[in-house]
Amino acid sequence: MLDDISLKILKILQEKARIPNVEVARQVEMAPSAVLERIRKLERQGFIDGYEVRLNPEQFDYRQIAFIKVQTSTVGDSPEVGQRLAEIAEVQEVHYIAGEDGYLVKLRVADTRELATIIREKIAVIQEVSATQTSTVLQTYKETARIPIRG
Amino acid sequence: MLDDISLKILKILQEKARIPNVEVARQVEMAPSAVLERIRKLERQGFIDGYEVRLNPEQFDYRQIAFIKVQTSTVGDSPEVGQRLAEIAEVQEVHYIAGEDGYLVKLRVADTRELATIIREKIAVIQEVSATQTSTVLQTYKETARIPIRG
DNA sequence: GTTGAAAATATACAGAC
DNA sequence: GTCTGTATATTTTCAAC
Repeated sequence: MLDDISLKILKILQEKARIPNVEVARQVEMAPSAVLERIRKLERQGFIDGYEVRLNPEQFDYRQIAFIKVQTSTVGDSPEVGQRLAEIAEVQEVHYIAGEDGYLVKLRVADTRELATIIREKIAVIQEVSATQTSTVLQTYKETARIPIRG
Repeated sequence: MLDDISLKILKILQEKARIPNVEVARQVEMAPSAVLERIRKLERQGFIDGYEVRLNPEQFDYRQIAFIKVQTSTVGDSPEVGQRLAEIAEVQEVHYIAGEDGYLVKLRVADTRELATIIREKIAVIQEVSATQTSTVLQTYKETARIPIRG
């Protein structure tokens, strides 16, 4: 699928996304233009989805992570509920979970007070939502979107 | 804390992290050198944690997300368990959850077969782990590390 | 894939506010 | 301390091979 050079390029970019293209080229010992072409191709082919700046949540007054299990009265996965949950700005993740007729929602807030407000005003108001169960995070040991590149 | 210009710069970078500095400068109508200085300062002050490339998990044969509740026999949060869970390559998140004497682990795997292997060979083998409860994801509606910038 | 030159961008610095 | 403007260095782009 991907050859060793492309895999190496991706590993380098996963270490440090803002590294200049010429530096990547040095590390894989190829001409910068060839490396650039490979990266563009990886973007076109959908191996690379994009580039993100990672802000420090605590600096922006998001000190609390919470996971909320959202139960619905309807059986199965009705797209509307997932989408409505996804629209909430503070929500970072929405997953529909097997065997529980419900969604798992991850969100960030300043504190439990703001958490309560969001549950009350943005989640509980969704028609199909029948119950929520909130777990607050006391400590985070790892939080990354990185995946191990096979090969 | 941060003035409107820095907030605007951060919003621009959150939209598109790989945008050239001169383009950011155009959008905020300032000299590139001033914008660069602000970004460097935001990095130094820890508002910006770093830059990441976002790979498409499915393209790398990670088609299954799972959340695993990991219960421990010891009461409270013993740093060793959290760290050992964090060391597992496929694990993207490890949180210690209030009121459950356990961790919530998010990971990505190819399929349920690989999931079973990791639980058996990498999670269950940790001494303090007394039980695990796995939820598999059927559909994901949102998955981002973005935070709403206040102000 | 490479090279090489032109264009664009990033960086460093001086001076104004 | 932060901005602008300029110079200098580096990188990106692109044509030719």
